[in-house]
Amino acid sequence: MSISPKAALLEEYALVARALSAPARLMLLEQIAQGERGVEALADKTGLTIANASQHLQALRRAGLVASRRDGKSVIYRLSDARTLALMDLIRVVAERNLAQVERILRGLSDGADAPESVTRDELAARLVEGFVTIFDVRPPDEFAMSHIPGARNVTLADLDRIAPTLAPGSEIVAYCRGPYCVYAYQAVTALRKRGLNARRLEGGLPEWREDGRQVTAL
Amino acid sequence: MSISPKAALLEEYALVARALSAPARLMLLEQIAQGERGVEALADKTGLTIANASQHLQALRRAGLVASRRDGKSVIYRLSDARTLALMDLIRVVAERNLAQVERILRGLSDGADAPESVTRDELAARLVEGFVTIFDVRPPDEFAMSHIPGARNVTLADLDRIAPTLAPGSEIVAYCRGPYCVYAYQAVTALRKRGLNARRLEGGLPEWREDGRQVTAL
DNA sequence: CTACTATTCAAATAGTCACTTGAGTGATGT
DNA sequence: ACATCACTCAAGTGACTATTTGAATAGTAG
Repeated sequence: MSISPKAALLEEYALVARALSAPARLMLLEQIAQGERGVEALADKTGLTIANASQHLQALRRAGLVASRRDGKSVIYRLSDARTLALMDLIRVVAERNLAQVERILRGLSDGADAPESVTRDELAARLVEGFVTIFDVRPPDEFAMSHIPGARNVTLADLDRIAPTLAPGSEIVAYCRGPYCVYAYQAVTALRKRGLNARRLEGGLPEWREDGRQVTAL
Repeated sequence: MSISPKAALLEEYALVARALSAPARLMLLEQIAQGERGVEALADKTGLTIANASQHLQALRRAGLVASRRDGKSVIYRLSDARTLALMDLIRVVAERNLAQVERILRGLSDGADAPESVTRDELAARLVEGFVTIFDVRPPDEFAMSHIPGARNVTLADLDRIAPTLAPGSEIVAYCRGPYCVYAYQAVTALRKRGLNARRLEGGLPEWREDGRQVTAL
């Protein structure tokens, strides 16, 4: 080893951080966090070409953030462990805390209105037992089909206009989506609250819920 | 805003990760974690030129990982909050868990021998009260002078040969250094154990100890 | 005001990264 | 064996990053 162990270690740590330093790879991670998937599906979901997605996925694998296995013709990628999710989330927290730009974007998602506190997963689980809560899964139907919180109703943003009038005015609604970098749930909550409904966001998304060891259902 | 809020958010998160994606910046962060410092001191400690260090520091500030204030002629940088430290540490954990190369380097630091479990900060605090433990601060004297664990003795790696024979064979020694990316403490522990002494590493380093709200002393 | 110090900025360099294109590889079905 | 599918590799382009150099700026001391 020609360089010092210290420098070699820092190089490795930097490799992990570098893997997280491109939006394309963050999108891929968000998708993989929904559940393991092949390259083509991930490329579709993220809008990347297949070759490009493949190369990003290999970068993530080199950094130890995802793992892959071959299944017939396909190569299936998954998060290597829950720490990857924790790392994605901590980056989000640091960015939200320290970057004015992030706050501006989040405020924009809430249309200037103050977003209500989000609902913790513990709180939602308790409400679920009581039965006094409506859960909206704001992800695309195919992701909902793969796995969702039991009892959740799949409602995309486009559906909201149609569905909002059918909801009892006082009823409590909790919306969730993909996880660390979820944006849909903000928008859904904003739209629902504009109509006077009592809607809040779930803290985290499906991957975090599952990671807590809570139940999920497939269609 | 011409791009979607989602893309804008991911761009910001990627900015945070990118700030951590260069070894030079990780070194700077490690130094800043010891305590706030000016540009020249940080450049000295990391071996960077002043202009280069200044630019890296600005990248860290743009990412919200450090903050700065002017003090007379100097600009003093500090970690913006404890989450920065948590983020550095989580990256280390992920790398240690998932990258074979990191394990190889750490094994090399222990000279092939299995490193003993590290001592938690709680455990060390308890031992300190009992008084049955010798603490070695393995950092350079100037960093020791700025701040250290009360009762610790400043022993650099070069001092070990001289000091080891003066230690009672059964006595328990705990070594610590800079923090998330500490390497000295591994080397010190290895050297001491080769001489049959009962040495272990402290989990984390001085910044983590201080962050726990425990006492530190200056010279 | 002038000299001096600590830091930042600007411009130029070499190096690395992201994305595309087209060819190559491994597994499956005929 | 052959074709096909899902993915990976290799090479090329344009954009960004790290580092150095020298000039510019903010604050202090005389």
